[in-house]
Amino acid sequence: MREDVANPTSYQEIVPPVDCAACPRRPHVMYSPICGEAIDALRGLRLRQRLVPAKTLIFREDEPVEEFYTLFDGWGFRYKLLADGRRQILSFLLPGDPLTLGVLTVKALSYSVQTLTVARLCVFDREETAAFIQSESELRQRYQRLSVHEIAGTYERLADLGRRSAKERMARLILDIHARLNANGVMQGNTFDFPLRQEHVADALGLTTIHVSRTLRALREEGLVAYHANAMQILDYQNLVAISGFRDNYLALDGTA
Amino acid sequence: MREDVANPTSYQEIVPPVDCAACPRRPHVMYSPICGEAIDALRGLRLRQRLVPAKTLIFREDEPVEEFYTLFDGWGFRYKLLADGRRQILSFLLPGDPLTLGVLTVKALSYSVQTLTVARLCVFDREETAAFIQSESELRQRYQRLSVHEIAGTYERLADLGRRSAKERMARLILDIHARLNANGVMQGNTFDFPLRQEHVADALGLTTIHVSRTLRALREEGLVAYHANAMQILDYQNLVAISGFRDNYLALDGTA
DNA sequence: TATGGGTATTTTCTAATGTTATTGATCTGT
DNA sequence: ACAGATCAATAACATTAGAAAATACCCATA
Repeated sequence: MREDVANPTSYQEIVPPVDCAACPRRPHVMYSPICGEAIDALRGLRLRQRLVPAKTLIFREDEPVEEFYTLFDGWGFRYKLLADGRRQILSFLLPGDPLTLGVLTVKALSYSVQTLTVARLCVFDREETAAFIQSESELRQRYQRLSVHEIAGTYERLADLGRRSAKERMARLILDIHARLNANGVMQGNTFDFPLRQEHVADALGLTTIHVSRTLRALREEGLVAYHANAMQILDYQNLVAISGFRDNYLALDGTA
Repeated sequence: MREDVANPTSYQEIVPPVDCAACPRRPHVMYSPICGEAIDALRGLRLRQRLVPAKTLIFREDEPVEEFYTLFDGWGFRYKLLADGRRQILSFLLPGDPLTLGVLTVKALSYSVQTLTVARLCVFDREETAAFIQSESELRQRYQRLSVHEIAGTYERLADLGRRSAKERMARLILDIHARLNANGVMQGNTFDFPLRQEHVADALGLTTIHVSRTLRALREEGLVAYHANAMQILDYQNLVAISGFRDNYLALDGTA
């Protein structure tokens, strides 16, 4: 039986918080529906920032949340626990991602979120933010697009788990994170920070840690990737894409979905 | 390599369409965000109804759709095809379900939809409907709730594929459909119409038809369900729930999500 | 009632993935 | 530098699920 989390919720307020007007995440499409536009109006919202340790529960499935979060810095993940402790990781959260979109519409979510690394969160009052977003058609549009985007990404993952081999899944996860880090402007080159333990990869891809180990070794032996000390390197991008059928169109926020 | 669909898109206009004010789906939560409220304003929208044969493609992944559909009657499903023909069914669509929520925000969706049985669709103009929904805060709220609901259901499915056994998945699919038919008011008793071929079940649960057959036999031999001539019967609800860990809370549209 | 197409079932065999256990490497804090 | 913890790699074995092929079963329709 798995422990739910290593650390209880705990954090430290960052004073003063980064000013949204100067926010380095602003230019990137994936960032919160708020922080991108209407910066002046945004000042009216009570923004805070928190420094949260690694492996910390941010909120638990079905528990009402009174705050809306975006991830300023660090990694996290969404997950569900089954009654007997099995865990399914639903998505990994990267710098710039909104953690809790749904909370702008309903009070509690169907999943839990915890940090993977030390993280800085932007924290907004839930009701206030929801009202603010509803008040402007452009922000609403943005919010709704992000929801559609979340659905599209989840469907992609569903096809992974249902119909793709362990090797395909593994390759696609690496390419997905690579592409998202690029999109969020947190990366350069083909080597990037990869703080996931094999247990996280396993719980995200529907495999066991042992099989993740085997699969990763296969990718390494074929010269597709290298991995050492939390650093993932894509050695042969072309072939990695070829064996996994990866396409990054589902990552685009505009157009198709 | 799988054929994309058996039948090309084809349909027959239903004249006159059922009047929304008298719509038997109206009382049920899952029905379209439109048809439940503001019936008078709704009259302004160009509603049509179509009779569509079984196994017919309604629209294809990434293709712009100019209409918004709800399923008045019959069954359908959302799916994705991989490059080599593997198919992942994302969800089954039951009477009362909106087929294409996302289309109210973006022009094309990341999945295809086809009918499973003969079906009657309610058809609305996409732009007109989107504008109508944006125009009233209550309808917007409803639309956003339905999006959150779709996400929650998909996450549930993700946990199924990633972390539950074939038997659990099978049992949960049966219970899920049972519960949704109940919620949509299309059912009575513990026997219900089940028009899925084993191939559909396999493509939804991430299994092969052979394994679906084996799994279903196991459920039958344990006296949990009976299945004959497209009719599924739940014989031992308690135990079916027990072995599958099914909870129907994710189906509620209000509260938690 | 006979026929044919689409489904479902069964069997046998094989490949993919899970389980258990052990070892070695790496990291962390003192 | 050491102790304890976490993590990764590997091996041997068990189980689950996929593949292929043959047969049986339906059901619709002529």
